[in-house]
Amino acid sequence: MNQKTDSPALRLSEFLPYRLSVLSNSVSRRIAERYQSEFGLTVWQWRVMAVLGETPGLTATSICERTAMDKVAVSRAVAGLVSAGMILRKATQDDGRRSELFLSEHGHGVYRRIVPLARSYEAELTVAMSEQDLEALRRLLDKCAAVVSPERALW
Amino acid sequence: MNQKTDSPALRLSEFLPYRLSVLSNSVSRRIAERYQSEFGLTVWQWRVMAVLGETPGLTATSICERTAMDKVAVSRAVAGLVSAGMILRKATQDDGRRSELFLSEHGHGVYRRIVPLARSYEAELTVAMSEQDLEALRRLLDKCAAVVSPERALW
DNA sequence: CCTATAAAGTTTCAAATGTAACTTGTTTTC
DNA sequence: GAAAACAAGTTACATTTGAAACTTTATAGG
Repeated sequence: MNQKTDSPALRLSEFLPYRLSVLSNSVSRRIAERYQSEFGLTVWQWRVMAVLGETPGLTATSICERTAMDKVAVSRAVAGLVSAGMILRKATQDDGRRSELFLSEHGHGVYRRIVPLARSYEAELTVAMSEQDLEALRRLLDKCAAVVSPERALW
Repeated sequence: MNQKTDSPALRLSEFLPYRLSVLSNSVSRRIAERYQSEFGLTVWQWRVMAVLGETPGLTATSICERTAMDKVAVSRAVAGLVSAGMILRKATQDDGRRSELFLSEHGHGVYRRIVPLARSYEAELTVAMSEQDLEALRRLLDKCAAVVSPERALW
């Protein structure tokens, strides 16, 4: 009873966490190179700009929540963007610790140039998929995400 | 003609590369903690062990190819595993630069304990999916991977 | 053969990242 | 209405990572 029989060897190349990691890293690296060379932005800086483009006036903390970045990463990205003149800080009325963040004129211009680039990269990535496939992929990733970070289930 | 009309704001939370990155990072982090605390292994060390469990006798370079790790990362992981007594180097006959790598007795014991853990983690991650869903997810990830790293298309 | 070139693997050094501690300001509680 | 606890954001430090240089061995060209 209860004799240990070896499980068959694990096929790493079939293992989902491994596949996700390899794919995500290649994708991120490619995008990072592009943003860096064309706009001088890191991926984290771009994420901050992306959420500010969607929702102007967020504070650093709300950027953390929206982007799944930690507060140190946000702080650094924001500092870089401010000194590059891409975003502006506006002290909040009621709370001296926070400030609301906005894309500057220049930042907004860059944002408008990146958005189509990002979309076209996504399109390229999914070029072999039908519209249904893409929907299915989003749904399946959601299911995984719900397990790993249930607090973000609202997405 | 050719008037620039702004594209609608990008919804970061729908953007595939972003979703992949966030998901993959949470998954990797969770797994890393587990491997570290229970076995004292980094994710890269585990990857090396995983491929050696599948295919004993690989050289460092062939491990690079199989795991999508770069040679510095492999070198470091192997060094750590050797000094932890998990793997053994065996100089090749014909080429003094390479050595063939094998799980040691001890390493193999650890491997046998990790494999079921890894499988159960994958099962947990996909708990909300049917068998068809899981197949579909693998297929869709393959399609993305084919764009990003066509050289691995054989997977 | 002997030189030039290339490949396997390691080491070194700079940059990126994460953790913890810190600073400043706000809320709570007694 | 002070003291304690807490929250926002930054700084400092240790660790991780990646790129390039290096060492050793093998192969190719003449």
